[in-house]
Amino acid sequence: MSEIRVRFAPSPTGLLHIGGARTALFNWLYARHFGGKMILRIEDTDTARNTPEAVAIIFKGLRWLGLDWDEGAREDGGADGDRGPYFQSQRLPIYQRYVEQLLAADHAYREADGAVRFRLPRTPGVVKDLICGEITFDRSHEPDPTIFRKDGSPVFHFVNVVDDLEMRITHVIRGEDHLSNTHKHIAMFEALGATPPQYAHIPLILNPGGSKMSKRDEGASIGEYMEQGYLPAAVRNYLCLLGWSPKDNREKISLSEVVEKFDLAQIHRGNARFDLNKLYWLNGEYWKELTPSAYHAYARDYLARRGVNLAAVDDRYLDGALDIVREKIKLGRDLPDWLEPFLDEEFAYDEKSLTVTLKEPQAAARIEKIRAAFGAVADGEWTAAKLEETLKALAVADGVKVGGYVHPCRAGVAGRAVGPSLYHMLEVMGKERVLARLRRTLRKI
RNA sequence: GACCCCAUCGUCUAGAGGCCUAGGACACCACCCUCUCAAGGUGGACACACGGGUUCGAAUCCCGUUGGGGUCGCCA
Repeated sequence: MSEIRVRFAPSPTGLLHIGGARTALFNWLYARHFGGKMILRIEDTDTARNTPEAVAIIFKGLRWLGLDWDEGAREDGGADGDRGPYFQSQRLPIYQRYVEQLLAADHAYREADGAVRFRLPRTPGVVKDLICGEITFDRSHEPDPTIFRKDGSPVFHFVNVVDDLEMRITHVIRGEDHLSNTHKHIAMFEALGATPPQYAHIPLILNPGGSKMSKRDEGASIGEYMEQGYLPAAVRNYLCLLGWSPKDNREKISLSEVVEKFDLAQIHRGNARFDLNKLYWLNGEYWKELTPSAYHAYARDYLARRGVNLAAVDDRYLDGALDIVREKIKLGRDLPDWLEPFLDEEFAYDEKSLTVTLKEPQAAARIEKIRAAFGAVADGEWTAAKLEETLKALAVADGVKVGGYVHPCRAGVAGRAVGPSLYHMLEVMGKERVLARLRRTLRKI
């Protein structure tokens, strides 16, 4: 058997659609599993919405997901491989050559206005699909598809076939929305005297409402996940689970393992509905597993992208803050808010601190005691354990639960009712900063 | 409307005739842990769309109904 060649052929629409991303992923997995070639072709024939920015978004999304390709379009507009060009906008002469071939063989005919139609055979159209099985279409009443418009531009169905033929694609793995048209594609291959590729139609990703995901739907764009601070490994893992399963009750599975186990035969037949909850959870699983240095690097990069100025922040202080905040959140999106109390000495007080905790009659007295007790802690002993001991001793002396001291302390030092472990937060902030903040709060009350 | 595909908990799925009084995960609920919020732990509720067959036996096979999705463009 000859080499397996699969392709991902997106059109630049301004976003990398989640369904497209999964199609890319499944093609990639198939190629990697069988040692075949992955080809990227940009279907940029719709000049209206085809812009350099829109093309760049596709490259960016694929790179982010870690999907590489062996042949095809390059970011710089060039190409790797010798079956190009890989941008359809550069292939018009090829399409013209092929349409002439069809015309000459009477497999196509020209309308009065100049448009060209493919003469669809009236015999039953048989599609042998690797996922859906053998399907027969009755096309005795199907209209002949237009393959060239009257303005001289070629139509999708035709260019798709010509490109797959020219690029020697052996397996076409695409969304099920193309299934009903596949018999036409096969007929075109045959009219061109070529053997059609093997087709595999994967189920669609539906929005939570149950219809085809559109670009308007929340979560439809890979770009959203980048912005929200999802981890590419988690998104990739989630996408694998939509329509495919390792069959052993595991949810978290490494890419290399998926490559090893992947096959088209086990792809689920029904459409999958998109569920953000599971992705969110999965992201948390990957979030926990980041190595400290990978996490620090990721967080810095994310914060920078979100416009958080870290220039004045001490590196070790930031790392410490990042470390204790990490276990509280699941993705980058929550980083700026959780970090804010660490970074801003002029931090604001939240609703609960303002109206409840700091309003309680004993608040000032307790914070004063905390300040005094903390002030007495030796610099070398400023650890979470020591601070916990100190605060608890205060509570015991007062005959109150430790919460009676924890809450005002948290409000006094961070202005928030909710935050990371108080003792660890105090340790990271350091004695000097904590005392200064407590003094500031005292002045506020 | 015609044609095509699909049908297991709310969601993603395991299940290829007996192992299923249907398993896992997310979400949900309760309890535990606890300085808040999470995380974690324990437990719980929740599904084979319906009707006919076939078979000793059906979630699994067949037919029908219903439901959902897709395609029928000189969009891609």
